[in-house]
Amino acid sequence: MLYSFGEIEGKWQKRWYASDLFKAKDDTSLPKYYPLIEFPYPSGSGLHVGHPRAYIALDIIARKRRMQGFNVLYCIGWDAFGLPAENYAMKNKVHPRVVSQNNIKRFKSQIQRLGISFDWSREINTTDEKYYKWTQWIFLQLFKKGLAYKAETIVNWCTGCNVVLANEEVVDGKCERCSSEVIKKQKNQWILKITGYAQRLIDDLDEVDFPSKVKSSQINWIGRSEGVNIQFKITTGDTLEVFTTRPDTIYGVSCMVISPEHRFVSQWLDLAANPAAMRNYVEAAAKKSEIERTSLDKEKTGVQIEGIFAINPVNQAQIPIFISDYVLTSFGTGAIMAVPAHDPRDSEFAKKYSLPIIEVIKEAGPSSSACESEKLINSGMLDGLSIKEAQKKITDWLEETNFGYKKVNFKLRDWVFSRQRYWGEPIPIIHCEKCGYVPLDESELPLELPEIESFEQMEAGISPLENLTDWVNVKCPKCGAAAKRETDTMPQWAGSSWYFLRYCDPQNDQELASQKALDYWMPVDWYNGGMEHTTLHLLYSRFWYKFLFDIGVVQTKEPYAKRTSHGMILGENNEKMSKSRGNVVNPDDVLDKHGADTMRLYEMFIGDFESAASWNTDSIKGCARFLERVWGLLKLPTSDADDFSDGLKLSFNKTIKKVSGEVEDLKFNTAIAALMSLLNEIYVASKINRFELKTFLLLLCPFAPHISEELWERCGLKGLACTSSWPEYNDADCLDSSTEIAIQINGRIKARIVIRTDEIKEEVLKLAKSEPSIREILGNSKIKKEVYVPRSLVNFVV
RNA sequence: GCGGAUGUGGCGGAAUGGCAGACGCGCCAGACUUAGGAUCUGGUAUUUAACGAUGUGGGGGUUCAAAUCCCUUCAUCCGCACCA
Repeated sequence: MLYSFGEIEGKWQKRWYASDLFKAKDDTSLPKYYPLIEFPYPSGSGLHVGHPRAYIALDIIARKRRMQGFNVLYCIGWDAFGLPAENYAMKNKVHPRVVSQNNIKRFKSQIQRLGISFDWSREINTTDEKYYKWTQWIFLQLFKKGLAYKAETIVNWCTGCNVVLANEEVVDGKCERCSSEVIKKQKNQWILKITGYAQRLIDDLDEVDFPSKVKSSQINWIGRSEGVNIQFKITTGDTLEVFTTRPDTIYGVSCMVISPEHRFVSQWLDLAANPAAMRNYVEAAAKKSEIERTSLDKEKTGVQIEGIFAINPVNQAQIPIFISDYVLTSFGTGAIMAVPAHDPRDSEFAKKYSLPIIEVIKEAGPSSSACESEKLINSGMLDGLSIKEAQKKITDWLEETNFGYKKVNFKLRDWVFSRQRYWGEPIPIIHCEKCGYVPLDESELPLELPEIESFEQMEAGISPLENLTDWVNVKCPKCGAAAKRETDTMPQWAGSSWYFLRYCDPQNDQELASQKALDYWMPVDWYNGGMEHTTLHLLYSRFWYKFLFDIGVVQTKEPYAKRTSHGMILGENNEKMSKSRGNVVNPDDVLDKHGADTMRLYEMFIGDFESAASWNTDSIKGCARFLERVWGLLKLPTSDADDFSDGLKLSFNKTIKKVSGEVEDLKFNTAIAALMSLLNEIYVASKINRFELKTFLLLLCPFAPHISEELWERCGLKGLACTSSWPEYNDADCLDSSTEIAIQINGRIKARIVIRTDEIKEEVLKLAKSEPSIREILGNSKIKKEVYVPRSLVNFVV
């Protein structure tokens, strides 16, 4: 008897989605649980077998929580703005809305075939104006608080997408999405002041349960460094400020280096002896790409600003000044004091330009361990001090003499937020010559994305919206004069920065969600998503959430109490699945051939949830066979009972305990293994009572809900499996009355005996010694030590 | 360079100081079969005729006891990277 999964799965899915079974209730008196998966971008290629890994995992949690009596909010939506749909639209002359609607339809049917228990009544879509009304509203609040500003800065420019990119979107000097080369460009852009939250984004990580890798990546990305800003007087009368974490090395300074974009470069052109050389160098640096400029193996280049010098405040030494692109404009003050003796980069530079190398720290001998033994030398007032002491003394001195002050710097840059594209949320700002940037009145939200003929940029880097003169030309809301709308749109990360708040109250047209709903549901209890979002979506959404906390919209500091990450599913050849590699597995094929329950089990059984795993078509069979054998339970002789039989009581208790615990630790693979073992034992017993059958189906239900529900019904059990209570176990019943232990001599196993589980130590040792083979080996050698690990082993040391 | 991992049978992987290889795939043998890419039963780390010995990347250490803890080394992967 083969079970026909096709019919069964279709039948239950229809019933589930037609009912309120998985709908979250607005009853705030119930204990709540909010699991969250990253909502997908509905791409044209349909669902990938990687998507369901996360959906199934949290579906298991969601289903188990419902069985445990929680009010569960488990939702999905569509992150549907973005470039792929727009590019497809340009090529095929279809509106991106139509493109993404079709993709969503396909994604939805594929996901529903998996029997995931999403609350579809709360489905959201970032491109829906009722949704992006609130994305725009949040932007306006940021603007009003001065956290959204427009500024002419040097930005990352993707030469492929013709669009600016946030720092987080540049990977190895290339565009995160299309891998085209990224260059630096001076541009006027909307920017969000995420740097204002840098310290809190680090500090509040202490409050959340995230993988240490995620925490350290974010901390590393934010890149806090503590140091001192030091002011050097310049022979021109200017003051050059540098940032350093090593003020103690100030006597070792042999030159100053400023970045090619430093404001003093142009200021000093007329004063320097070599303006032509300076100009050449700066122009050459500007032409370099991001990769060229940051490449580490490249030789350092630079040019001296002749005739202008800096004065070292501690010893009045006259120091030459250089321009070099190894100094970054965007970090610190864009200028450094170079200490070649104690910084490898400065050392490389000094060697090339034959600058003095002044050692100011006596290197510790090879025998001494820490820098504790290192002492300052050649350093005037700092001589003989340790590095720590010297840092304190020089910092105090600099502050007293007004030559410097303590400073904390971050690597994190502000978030460049505008994109020169059509398919995104319009930025609700009007530019008036007289009044500057004027926000749209909130009553006019949503500012709808207008219909448009062509999605092509008329000119590289200019939004297609620029062509819609009727839409662009408006009256200034403040003074009534002629003004223009902002034509750039928001980046894809905007809509995804707050979507989990909307699930709490998705139909609300008065607020982004009601206070009551937010207070009840937030924070998200368990958020699972990809590592690739660690310094993008995960960081951005924490920033927005903190801002919403500050303006009183939400009541907790952090949006996600717990974060986990699933590993990627690779192709059979161990490589990332991609069309070009020809190793893509289509979930539809798997579903057609094996059904949803088998696919669900297989994706959870494939290996450690947090590690990458390669797809293996042969291994799916194991899960399919398991379900066939589950189906075969119908054939076993069944007796009425309201408790476990003596023969299976132990196994059932142990399995309930194991499955209950392991699911919480993301150990789905071993939880399923435990269910397989239990089934094997049931077959060895070759009978099952109704209570056992019921318990087995309840344990299986979150993993393979369709077959569990079908068998539940066929066995005449009451109600539905998925609305019944999660089974309980008794700790005392997880121990057998007798157990086999190993007997070791000097750590090597020599025999095994069966003892009563509650046997006292002395008796066990006596039994072990009297075991014939042990008695023989021991002979009359003297036992030095006897170790007994309860219910496990005995070790005699002779 | 900095940070984070990982390394166990033919394969995916179990075991967080206490009997290495659970569970599954594959493979081998048998049963049932006209048939088997179905199902069932048994077996399956290496070495040895056997008793036994060896075995968790390599080396060292702690311990009665180490895949697990410490030191060292090699290899692979991931993130960040001229951040002063």
